[in-house]
Amino acid sequence: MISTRERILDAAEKMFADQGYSATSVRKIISKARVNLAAVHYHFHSKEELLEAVILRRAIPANQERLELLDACEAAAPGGNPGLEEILRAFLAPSLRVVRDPALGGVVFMRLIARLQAEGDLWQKTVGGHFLPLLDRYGSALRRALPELSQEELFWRVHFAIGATTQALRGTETLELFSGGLCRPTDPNLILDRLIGFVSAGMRAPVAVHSLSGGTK
Amino acid sequence: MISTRERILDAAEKMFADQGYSATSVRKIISKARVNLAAVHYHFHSKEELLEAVILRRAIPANQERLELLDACEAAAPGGNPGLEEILRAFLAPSLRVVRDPALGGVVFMRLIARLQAEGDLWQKTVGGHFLPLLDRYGSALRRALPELSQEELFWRVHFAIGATTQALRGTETLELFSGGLCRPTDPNLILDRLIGFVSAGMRAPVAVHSLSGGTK
DNA sequence: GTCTATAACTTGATAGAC
DNA sequence: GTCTATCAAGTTATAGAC
Repeated sequence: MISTRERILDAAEKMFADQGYSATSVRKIISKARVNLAAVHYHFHSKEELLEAVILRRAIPANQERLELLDACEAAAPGGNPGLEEILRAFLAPSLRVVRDPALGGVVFMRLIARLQAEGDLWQKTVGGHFLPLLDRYGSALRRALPELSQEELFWRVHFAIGATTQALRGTETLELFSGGLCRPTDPNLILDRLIGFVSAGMRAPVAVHSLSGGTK
Repeated sequence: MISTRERILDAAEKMFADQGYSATSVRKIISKARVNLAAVHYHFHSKEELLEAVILRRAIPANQERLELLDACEAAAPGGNPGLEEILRAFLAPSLRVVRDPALGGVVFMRLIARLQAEGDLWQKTVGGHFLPLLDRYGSALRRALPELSQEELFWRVHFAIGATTQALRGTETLELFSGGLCRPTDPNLILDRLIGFVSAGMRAPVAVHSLSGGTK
């Protein structure tokens, strides 16, 4: 039998992902989790801390693994400089495991992350900080893999890449809809391959020479 | 003096963008707009219809312009087949105008769009349908610009591109934060140039040969 | 650790005077 | 078209029994 605490986390994760944080009341959560209202406040003190717990349960081990995978692939690479695709794969492999395994949250968790990321404020309050150390390590690996890019240019491309990744991992309902059912949720491995193809090409794009006075048509 | 109706729309747009739809109560909106509570229900019937009105006010003219720009660039292109960058630019030019002009909603409106897009359910209920006709026209233009891609592959790449675009137009707070202030909100034209560079390279990426049994590392 | 009961407040929406 | 007054329901959170 799963503990009360876990049942609350599971229900909250699903409902925050499906309906958003503020649209999900603690009462809806407890009714789904079949627990008592006071149990939530006993275990998590407040709704906001509950959200934080929901995310950290998954994000802490995944980020730990991301660091280890980067270490491993730097150790294996010639000169300690792995290629762009390898770096992207090290970062995304834990996400892929999460998506594949419902016990790790599955797509539900990725949808929640996507949602929070779009909200900005909540993201920073809850988990933003837990991703900053990652950024350091991965940032410097990327700089060595793409030495022709200025620091600024690199940041912009990482920014775009985060957008594409979020979209890819969020789930495919929108895509299924607008592709008329042609694109269906196939093997997540395949999605990852496509994503890495897209992102690595984008990050290697020739540096644009920007017109001095703004777009000349 | 701006009409009551417009004042409500302006306040609602800003607050929905900043705090999300369900975290924004009608009462917070009326206090910002300095109007009466009943005025909202008089003009818009319900909170949900208010959201719809907020979006359609901007989206209808912008989408109209997107169609006209595509017509124009197809008429000008040799064989009626404009290149990838031209198509992307036609689609994004109206977004750029919105971002540049606070009177058209500015970044605020784009932030709202990004948020709704991440929410999925609300998106489809409110505006999803208004983008479908666009998809048809732009989809076929893209197919002609990238004939080497299968229909399915193309849809996936459009999906990723939407993610990158959403991220780019949402505003640069996150980017500023994690770049340590190096990337600041410069000329939106420049952002657009970078985005188009990234996305067009991603869409032209070589088609990956996927391993038959899943990732072989 | 789990429960009931309840406090204290906010929510979207409407009726009806002007 | 604009207002006040009010409804019925739902909100987070806590006190205190077991």
